[in-house]
Amino acid sequence: MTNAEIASLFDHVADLLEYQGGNVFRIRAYRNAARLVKGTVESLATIREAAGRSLTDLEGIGKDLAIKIEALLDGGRLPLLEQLEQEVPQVAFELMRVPGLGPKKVKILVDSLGLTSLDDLGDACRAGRVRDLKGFGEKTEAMILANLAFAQDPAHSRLLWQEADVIVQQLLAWMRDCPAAERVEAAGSWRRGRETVGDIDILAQSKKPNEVMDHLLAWNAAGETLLRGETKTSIRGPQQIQIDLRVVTAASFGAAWQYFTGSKEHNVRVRSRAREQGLTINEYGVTRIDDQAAKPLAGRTEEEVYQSIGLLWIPPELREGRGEIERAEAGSLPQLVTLADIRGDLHMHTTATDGEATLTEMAQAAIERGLSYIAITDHSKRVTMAHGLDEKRLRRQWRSIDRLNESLAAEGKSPLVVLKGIEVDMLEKGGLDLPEDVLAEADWVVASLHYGQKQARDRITGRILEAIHHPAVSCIGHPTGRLINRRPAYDVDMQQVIDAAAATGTCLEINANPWRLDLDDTLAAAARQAGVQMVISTDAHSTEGLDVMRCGVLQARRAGLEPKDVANTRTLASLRKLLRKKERS
DNA sequence: GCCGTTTTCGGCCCGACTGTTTTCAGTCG
Repeated sequence: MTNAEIASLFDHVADLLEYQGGNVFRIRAYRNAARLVKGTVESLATIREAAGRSLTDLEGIGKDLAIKIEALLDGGRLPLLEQLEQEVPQVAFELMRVPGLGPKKVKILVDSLGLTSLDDLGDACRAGRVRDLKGFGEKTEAMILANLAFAQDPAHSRLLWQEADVIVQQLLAWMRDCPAAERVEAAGSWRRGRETVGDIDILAQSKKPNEVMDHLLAWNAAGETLLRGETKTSIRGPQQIQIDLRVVTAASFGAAWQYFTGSKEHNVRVRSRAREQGLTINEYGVTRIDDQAAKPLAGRTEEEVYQSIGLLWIPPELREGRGEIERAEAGSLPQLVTLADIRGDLHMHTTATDGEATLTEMAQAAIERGLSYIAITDHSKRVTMAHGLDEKRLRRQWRSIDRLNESLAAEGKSPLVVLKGIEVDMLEKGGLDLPEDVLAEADWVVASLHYGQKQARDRITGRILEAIHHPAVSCIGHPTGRLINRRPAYDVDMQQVIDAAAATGTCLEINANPWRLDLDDTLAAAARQAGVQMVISTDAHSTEGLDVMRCGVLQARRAGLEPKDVANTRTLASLRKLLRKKERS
């Protein structure tokens, strides 16, 4: 049983316990364990069997959960889960997807009305049978009816970070125009750079909260108002995404930004730590537990808030409750890679295969973006849909690149060098799509897997390992193949891939395409730990495609990567040195 | 269910908003 499967079972246990109104801390323990296990690349079976190690070494796994994990690894069964599934009807989970309905209300609905589907719930509301239940009323009944359609519409899944970013930028521009707003910033998962964003959180500093909240309602993209209070307003925005606005004063801005940025798990840990030190933190500031009437000790800036509990300021991308607090305490937070550190882009396509721009246009676009080098990596012939390159066409493209480099150098004004590359396919039956002597002539070879994605774990893993050991392969492209919200990863043993990449000096890609972001943050963090050099690449199919580099950088930052972990922060000379080392290995 | 440089028992982050309530529970983030 894989880590992902175990995590999913623990999450399900938490769901079921939640419905039953179980102990909230027990539920949290299962959720924590699920998160932890999902974020662990090394398989739990390996950890369990390794000499001198134990599952309880993992923070959040105690004696009881260790025993449950062992039972799952041995027999694949979890008696607690089977028992809970007997006790909780399936419909309860559908009902809990309705905004405003939590476990308590759902339990009352199911127990007293005998519902079996979301449609049943709609019927009951329309028949006026819901308003008389204890704790319900006419307004709740109307709310359920209004939200029912929302729960049944699959269209509002989380937006990709880049889609959300478009909305965030428009919203910030609008809100910053409000005369009553002294400062406006975005928070939440957008600020943490998550792959997907479920709602947009905006924080404003003002002495006139009502004027700021009215300004939000006047936005031309504002939809329905979901909630309106003294300091907080929620609306629906473009694409049905929920937008939460909170207004605070300057004295609280840092504390509120910290709180509103999350993650929830990070905040729980920050506030627990404060409590151990006799302090309490809320969105208004830091106060002593024994004297909460006194003026807050901190709150104007985030730095102040972290400092008040003995921590360095933590970059938002790291605020996921994955050890960042311990690192902030020890002063060992990474100096995260930034977009400005990136010198080159080593994966892109042209009109020779499925790109929209020519070689020259891509080079020009790279110059405009301040890059020092790029690699042209069109598809190889196996990718027939993209009219992939055979040996002859590839060599012809390389001659064009030679001429382009000559003219770029002759112009004298551009520091850009174009590398002769290829994205060569790892064939279904093993081996690469071009002969070794051709690949040996390339400056940069990305090996990618596009076909046979459904193959068994050992075959896929074997194909990738073979490519990693090939002397000409510089980098593995989009190593897991997942597409966010669309397609799962191949079944591949990533620990083996990472170990082999580290041993051979082969790079692993963080593909910056917003649908891919592959490696993801946990895999990239594991690769970093193993000493693998990563490459952040756009996989651009157009000139504008080069601009997704920032998405890849965000993912790298979430993984805790520093410039030294990312090969394309190097100068070209240094990158070439790295490649020669691989060939010798 | 986890955890411990005050603790092996008794804690476990904290507050806004809403609706159904005469003082608070549920939901959400």
